[in-house]
Amino acid sequence: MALLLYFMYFLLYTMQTASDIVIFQIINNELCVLAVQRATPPFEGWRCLPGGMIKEDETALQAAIRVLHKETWIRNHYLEEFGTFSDVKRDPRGRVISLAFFAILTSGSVLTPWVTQKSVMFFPLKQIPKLVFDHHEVLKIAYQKLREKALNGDILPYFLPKYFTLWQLQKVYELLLWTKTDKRNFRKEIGKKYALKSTGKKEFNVPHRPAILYKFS
Amino acid sequence: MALLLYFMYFLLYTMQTASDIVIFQIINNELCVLAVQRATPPFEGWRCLPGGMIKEDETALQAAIRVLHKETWIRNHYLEEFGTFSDVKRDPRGRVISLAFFAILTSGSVLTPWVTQKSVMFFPLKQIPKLVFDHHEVLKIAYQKLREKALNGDILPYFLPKYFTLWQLQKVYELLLWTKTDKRNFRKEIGKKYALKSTGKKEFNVPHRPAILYKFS
DNA sequence: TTAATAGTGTCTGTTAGACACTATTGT
DNA sequence: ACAATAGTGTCTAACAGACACTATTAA
Repeated sequence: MALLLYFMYFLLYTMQTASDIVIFQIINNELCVLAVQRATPPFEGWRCLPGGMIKEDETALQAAIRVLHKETWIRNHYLEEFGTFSDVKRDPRGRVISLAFFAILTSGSVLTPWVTQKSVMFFPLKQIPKLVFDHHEVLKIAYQKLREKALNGDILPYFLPKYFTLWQLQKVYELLLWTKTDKRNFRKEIGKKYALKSTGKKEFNVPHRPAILYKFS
Repeated sequence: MALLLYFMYFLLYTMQTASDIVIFQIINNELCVLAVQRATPPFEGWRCLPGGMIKEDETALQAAIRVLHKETWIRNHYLEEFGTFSDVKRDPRGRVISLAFFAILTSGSVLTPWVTQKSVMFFPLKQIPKLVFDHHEVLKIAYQKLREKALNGDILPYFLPKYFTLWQLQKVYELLLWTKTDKRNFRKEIGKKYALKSTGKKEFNVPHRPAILYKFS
């Protein structure tokens, strides 16, 4: 009996660690975030960020990759850990510490059929529904980190397809940082920070002078 | 019996989460790190960074504060999380994910009597003994973060007592970044970044013109 | 008075940021 | 030709970084 109680104690109080992911994508010139609808208790039917418990045989990063792949079918995203959340009461099931990642999807990525269905959907950052657990806090900090990274210019190309114009790159920068930038100055700056390679190719089917396509190396 | 096995399974495979701390202090103009000697298996007798499992009722930060206080008797250090370590085999006891913090101690802090004894000792960064687990990796990344922070100037005053001279501050900067800096330029820079307040007081018992003592606000 | 370190200003080359016109394509 | 966007250089004000002398204290 004592053993059973001890077992129950372990069952109830086992500490678990989860990877949660804030998945960003620019859709229709708006920064969006993926939120899923919970299918099981607790908070059944409510929305939260995608995530999952870390398994015995995987690192936090591997768990994040697994969750990301499950929700989107895409591999090889930009994926980076940005913080941990360890409040004692953040999960009603018991003690769950969360390692939080943010991911960036290329605009126009072809995703699983169930993304854009109600249960797995991108929401513009300004129209996020109520999220359960402490996921509003997680999202807030993810967004801060994203903007910091965008300032350096580090992550901009990850929002864009393999070939992109400098103008597209600038628009991503402006969207993330809520700012307007001079075209010539922007190009001087990124010329220092990146090794962008001109592919020689051009846009086509545009009703104006086509821009040169660049790629990131 | 099946229950017992299941219990054993839980015991063996329970995932635990620990807070490990890299405690920096400048001693005799050298950047030093605290390493403790393990008193229990595994790796009994070997050295590692101080750390401890996170308890049911505390956050990662609270666990870090607890460990830090246990080792040094000091509270209210600078303490910041800088990364997580989740390799599957990083701890032979089982699955332990570690949340890593770095702490900064004021030069000349009065510490527990057992610091400087063999079992709990500061080591110059260049003369660290072999550390078990993956603690060399943890230390390496902590040091990188420390240097990043020092570049901004954010953390310099935490290495110094409450009242300090600008020259001391500069020496901390140079020590952390392996660099020599012009005195006048350094003072111009920190004048922008910090609100340092002159206390009006001066050094005493120095065989030269005494410097003004500043404090950090 | 000497030894030792504190404290302070200027000059220059580089950089960030404002700013406007010509080039190339589709229709 | 016209509509629409691509692409490109200069000027200026601010800043970072090199540099050397006078001031103040203890002995």
